[in-house]
Order: sequence, then structure tokens, then C-alpha cells
Amino acid sequence: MPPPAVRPVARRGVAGEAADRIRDAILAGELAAGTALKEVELASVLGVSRGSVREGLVVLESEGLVVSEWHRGTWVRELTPDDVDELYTLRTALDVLAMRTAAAKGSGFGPIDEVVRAMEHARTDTERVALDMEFHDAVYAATGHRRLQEAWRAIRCQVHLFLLARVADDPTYQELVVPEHAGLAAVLRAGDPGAAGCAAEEHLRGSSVKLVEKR
Amino acid sequence: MPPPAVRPVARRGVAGEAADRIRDAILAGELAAGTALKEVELASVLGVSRGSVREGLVVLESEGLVVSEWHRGTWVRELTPDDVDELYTLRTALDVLAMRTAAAKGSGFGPIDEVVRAMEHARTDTERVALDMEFHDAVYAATGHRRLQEAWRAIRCQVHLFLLARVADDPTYQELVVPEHAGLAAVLRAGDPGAAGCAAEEHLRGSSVKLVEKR
DNA sequence: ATTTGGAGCAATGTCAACATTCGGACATGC
DNA sequence: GCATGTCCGAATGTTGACATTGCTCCAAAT
Repeated sequence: MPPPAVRPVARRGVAGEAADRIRDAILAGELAAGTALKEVELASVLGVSRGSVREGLVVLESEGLVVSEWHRGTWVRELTPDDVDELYTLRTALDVLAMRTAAAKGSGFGPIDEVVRAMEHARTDTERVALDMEFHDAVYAATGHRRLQEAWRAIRCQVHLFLLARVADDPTYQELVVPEHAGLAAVLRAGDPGAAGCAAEEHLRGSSVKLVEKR
Repeated sequence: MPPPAVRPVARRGVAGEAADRIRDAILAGELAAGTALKEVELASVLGVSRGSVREGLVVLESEGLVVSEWHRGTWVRELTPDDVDELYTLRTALDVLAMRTAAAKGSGFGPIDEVVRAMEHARTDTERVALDMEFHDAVYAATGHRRLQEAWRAIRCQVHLFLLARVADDPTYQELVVPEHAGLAAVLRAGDPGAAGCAAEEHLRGSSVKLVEKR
């Protein structure tokens, strides 16, 4: 059966909103890696109390976008080469499971195709990277596997950040985004879990070779 | 080089302590699934403020031990059969990566063997399950892969809870814990990542067949 | 010269009071 | 009888003030 026509409203508090604003600022490059995030300052800028900022920072920490130490503070995370290795190995394991599960399920591919179509019309690398992320979001959503989506959420923003930094003005990426992801979507529709898993591995091995090792 | 002789002290606040107490109570069965966790009540019992309890509950939610809805409250999570499926599929993906990575690394196996030795002397199922968890903790620790450990942390307590419920007084488990884990430790030392990954899959397939499907 | 101890400041950790939201009970209208 | 509207108690969401901790600078001792 199709999902219900009206979805439950998103009931969120000030803390979630604060997390969104800070996350956007980081992904937009306005808060560079290593920047200290002082609670009083953020509270003042965002116009909310320090308690809400604290709560929002906890969320961002769970997404790996910031790191914090007891009684010392919170900073925008800096990604070392080791971090990138960790991200790609873990992400591969998750993506393989996601592609296999989605292919086995065999439905809910509509949003995935929509993202691919939007990709074809993207003009900037920033847009392309954002849609790249949304493509994989859609794959994870198609699995219906909540804990898998949660595990992806925990590294998603870090992957996003890394892609933004590495992909900047790389013509190879611009050429390959659409065909690569269109290929993944096609394998999904074919409905062969094994093939879908292999496609995920190759997709990531490709990005790894072309992006990581060129640094 | 070996890890430094003196480790940095664990500097934690009241919130972390509160999370520990509540987690222990849930894993000890004192707080049944579905129980409402009222902030004022917990704050009173624990002797801390509501703010700290709130912060602790966020941690427990990130571990999947409790669920909370906006302006409604927080409850001890109830695990449905679908939840168990999710836990086992995701855990398999993580364990395979962990065993492969640890085998490839080829060091840091000391703590793993220690857990196996402790397992041989365990008297109750509760102890055995706790050591089962610690065994896998040790494997994840041996990988040195922080994000993989973090992903495991996010489902660890749920797996613990499930095992406690299903394993209770099951003679099969009691017989198999030690040989199964000793086998995993041996494969690790062999140093073949591929074999280690397969061993992880079989280890979990075994538990799945023997524990999940008997319900 | 190096190190040790303390004072001051800045930032985070904790708390208790106020504001908001929710769910249910009851009354009202059709 | 069913749906809608309103009130109330209870719980969570939010806030600002107070307590605690860590860093830095500087002086004094070895």
C-alpha cells in the first residue's frame, strides 16, 4: 500500500531548529573546521537560551559534525585522512546493505528517480553534492530499515562535508555524477540484491580512487 | 607501539552518570519495556535536576534503549520482531566489517582472549550475555575504527536487551557461548580478513536461527 | 632556565522557576 | 449517537541565574 496521503507534522523544538542553523552554517563553509562553538555566542546570535543551544550541539555531535570535550567546549570537526578512511569503509558496509535491502524490497524507487532527474539540471557543484547526498538518502529510505537510516545519519554530514571539500571544481565529478547514480538506480530496479550490493561497492571504490587518492 | 601506560581520566558529568543508572536499571529488568520515564520522577530518585536527566535520556535514545516523542515523554523501548530483524541485519554488516578489519590489523587481541577466559567461568546466563557483549566490544576496539565502534554503540544495548530476553535459561546458549567465541578469536589470530568476515556471518546466522526463530 | 603554585577570567555544567503543549473528561450542539 | 468545543491536570520545553571547572599569565622557588 502507498504511504498515507498526509504525513504526521514534524513537531520540533527550538533545539532542533538551532541544530539546523548551525549545521547549515558548517556545510556552507561559514564555520571553518576547528572553529570553537561558544554556547553564549551562539545563543545570542540565534536568539535562544544556552540550554537549547547545548541540546542542539548534542545532536550535531551525534552526526559527527562537531566534537566536544568536558568543560572545554565544542569545535567544528576537522577531518583527517584517517577519518576519511573510516568514513569510506563504514559507508561502504552500510551502502552495500542498503542497496541489497532496497533491491530485495523492490518498491519505493520513485523518489530516487526524481533525484536523478534533478541532478541532470544541477548547475553548481554545491547543488550536485547536495543531490548526491539526497540520492543516497532516498536509497536508505527505500529500505524501510530505520536503524540503517540512523547509522547513515550518523556519518551523512561528514561525508557531505568531505565531498564538498574534495569535489570543488573537479570536472570528473561533474561528468560522472549523473551516469553513476542513474546506473545505481537501474541496478536497484533490476531487483537482484547481490548485483545491487556489488554496484554499491564499485560506486564507492570509484569515488575513493578518484577523490581520496588524488589529494 | 603499545597504548600509553596511563590513560586519560574519564571526565564525565552528572548527565552521564544518570544515563548509566537508568541504563543499568533497564538492562537489569527493573524498568520493563513500555515503562514511561518521567523526568521529574527520575530527577527526584537520582537526586539531580531535570536538566541533567533530560541530557541523560538523550544519550539513552541515541543507544536505542528508549524512545521519546515531542511533548509526550520518553518510554523504555519495546522490541518488535521487525526491530529484531533490523538489529540482526545491521549488526551482521558491522560485525563483518569489524572482524575483517581486526583480522587485517593483527594486533590488540589480548583483551579478546581475556573475555573468552572469563566466559568459561561464568555461572549465570546474565553473566554470559554480558561477557558476550564484552567480547564483541573487544573486537570492535581491536579495529581501532572509531566510527565503527560508534555505530556498534548505537545498537549494542538493544542487542544486549534482546539476548537477555531470548537466552534466559536456554541450555543451547550455555553450551555454545564459549566454543563459538573461542572460534571467532582463533579466526582473528589466523589473520585472514576474508575468513574472519565469513566467520562473523556464520556466528550471527547461528544465533539468529537458534534464538530468533524459536520464539 | 625550568618548573611549580596561585589568582583571575572565561567558558561550560547544573539547577530551579516559568511557559507551552498534550491528552482526557465533560459539556454542548447537531 | 456522533462529532465538536472547552476546560483542567500533568508532563515536557525553555529560560536565566548560580556553581564548577579549565586555561593562561605571572611570580617565586629550586
